[in-house]
Amino acid sequence: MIELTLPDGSVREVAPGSTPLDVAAQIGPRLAKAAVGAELDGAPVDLRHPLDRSGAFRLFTDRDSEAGDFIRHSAEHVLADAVKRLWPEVEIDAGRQDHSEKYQYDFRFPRAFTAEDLERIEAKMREILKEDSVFERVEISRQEAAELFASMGENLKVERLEDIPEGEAITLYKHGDFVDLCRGPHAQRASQVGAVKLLEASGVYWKGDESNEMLQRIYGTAFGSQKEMDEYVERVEQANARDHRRLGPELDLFSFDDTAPANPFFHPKGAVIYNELVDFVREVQVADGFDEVITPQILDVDLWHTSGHYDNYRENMFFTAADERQFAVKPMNCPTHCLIYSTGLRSYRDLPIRYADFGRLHRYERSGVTSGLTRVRTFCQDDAHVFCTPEQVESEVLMMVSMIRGIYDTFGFEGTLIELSTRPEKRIGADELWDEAEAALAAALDTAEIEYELNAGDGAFYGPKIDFQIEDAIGRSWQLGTVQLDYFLPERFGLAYVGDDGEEHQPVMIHRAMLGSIERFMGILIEHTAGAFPIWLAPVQAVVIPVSEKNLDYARKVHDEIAATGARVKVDLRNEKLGYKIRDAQLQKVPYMLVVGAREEESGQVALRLRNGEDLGATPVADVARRIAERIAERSLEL
RNA sequence: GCCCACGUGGCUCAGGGGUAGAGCACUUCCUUGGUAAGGAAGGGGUCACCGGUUCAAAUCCGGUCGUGGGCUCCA
Repeated sequence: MIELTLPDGSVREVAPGSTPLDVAAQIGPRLAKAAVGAELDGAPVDLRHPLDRSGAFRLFTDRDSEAGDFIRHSAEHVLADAVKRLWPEVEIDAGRQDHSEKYQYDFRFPRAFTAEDLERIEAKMREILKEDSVFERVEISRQEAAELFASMGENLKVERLEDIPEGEAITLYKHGDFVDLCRGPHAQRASQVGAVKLLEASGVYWKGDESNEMLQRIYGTAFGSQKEMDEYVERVEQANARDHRRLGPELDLFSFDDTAPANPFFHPKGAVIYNELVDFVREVQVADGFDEVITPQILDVDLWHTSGHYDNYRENMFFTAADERQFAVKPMNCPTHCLIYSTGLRSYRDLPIRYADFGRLHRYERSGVTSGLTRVRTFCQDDAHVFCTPEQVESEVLMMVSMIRGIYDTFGFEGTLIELSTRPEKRIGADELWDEAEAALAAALDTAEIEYELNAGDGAFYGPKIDFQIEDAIGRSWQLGTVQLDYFLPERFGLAYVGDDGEEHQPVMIHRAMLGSIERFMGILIEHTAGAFPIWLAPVQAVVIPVSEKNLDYARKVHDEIAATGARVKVDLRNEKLGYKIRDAQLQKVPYMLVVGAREEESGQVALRLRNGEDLGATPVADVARRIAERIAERSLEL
């Protein structure tokens, strides 16, 4: 017998080979009917998958959000079924759902799917759901599967089958007449897919390889109920309302022009934020012993041969020529920092040397991949390179990790995920060096008792790295900072220091970025805050709003008093009513609104209204000035 | 770069072979108003660009550029 521990702690014994559906039926017929899926020790299990071991067991019904993955996986098959019914000659490739409330399915189809096609397919899917077929699980031999799909003319499936490692069980899932090669898990019945919606279609490369033929992919989403679908639509709309590409121009932060694709123009207000971010990073890293350097933009191509960028990164670089010399616009700062390092004889006593650089970088990005501020062709990294001895790596890394976490805290990002990426297959350098480097990074994290996930094989070709991911206000994660060990560039540039033994040694280089790029970070921050920046970043921190023209002089006086603290304050002198100006300030997300009318003028006060709608009433001007100055100085998230 | 869609005044968008429309924004005037849009008048667009079809193109066709959603890649 195998023992299943249910969520309430009770243990249920069942015969090996029983399915979750059997277990549900044992508990009760209603549960058996409502069950959508199950999990064993946290791993999803199909209701019709025979159980072969004991463990923590849980059944999901349509009330559990975990049922969504089962439902979407089944919707994916229904999508493929619908397409096959409409176009029997189409070949199906495979579907996938990525736990993001979306699923997809790829087809070998002679043309692109149109919006009308999607409507037809969606309607057909609804018909299929009404048939309420069960999702049947069938184990089959590799040979039988190959023959089956070959006989059906599903050539892509036959190829997919060949990719499944020997020894792995081959399973099919059937509903009605539709059969697919699939490892599951699925919902119990079609009717459990309560709501489906197709989102978009696009061409994709077969198996993701650009040299392969292009297939047609359809994306959709599905939920157990229409209510969940409505909530999903609502969530998408809210996310769109935060889109920095919409908010940026609305708040007059930045724009783009066709003459410089993917190169942002920062308007005065955007430049304020940009510079505040740079100043913040500068302040933090100066305190930790980083020295800022300023290095050239355009350097001889020879340099990029030395660094290896010409061979490994040329596709992403801009080139130019002058005086019959070939130059490249820098895509990274590291080579210039190596050049500065090599201008003098370094002693172990000089190390670590920490160069920080806010230099402008240019990278050629293929036209289809750029996007708003998050993927641009010119940007500024909050970049730094540390040159140190191997013994110093751990403490340097530790310091960087702590700096980076402190910085994210300031913005109120929660759920920072740290990943340690280790040696990739394609790499340079001796394995002993990798052992040492990976151990140093892991040791640093362990010493500080920092939790991290291991991302084996995902390191840079020159060294392992620690990546930082944050989660924004609506749950999306973004990769920001990175700490990378590099034994490669020091060698290429012949960098050395004189050790205490009088011999020359090679320093280790550590690449570091905290915000990542200022541009991308600003984009993320706009979406995280929906444009309502913390006061220290707000382009206009306070606006003085006179009730009528009679109060203009007093408004100017208030302005001057607040401005004397260094705060960015404006007066709204326009010939409009109070409500109009309040609304305008709200839409511009100005943190503080200082309303001045006859009453305030008499008492030397302002009526203080906050961006969050809070009305703090009449307050002495000096108090307001002090409050604003304090919040700014603290980089407070509070208004 | 590849697949698809889109590109009309500063913004959001309507229109669609016969000589450009709305709302918001902007300007001026009236109004001096107490916490999310007071009123009136006015200015503003060679409909992304280039070429083709046509008596006639913003509208149809082709190309280019740009943007968006995917693929691939990535800070």
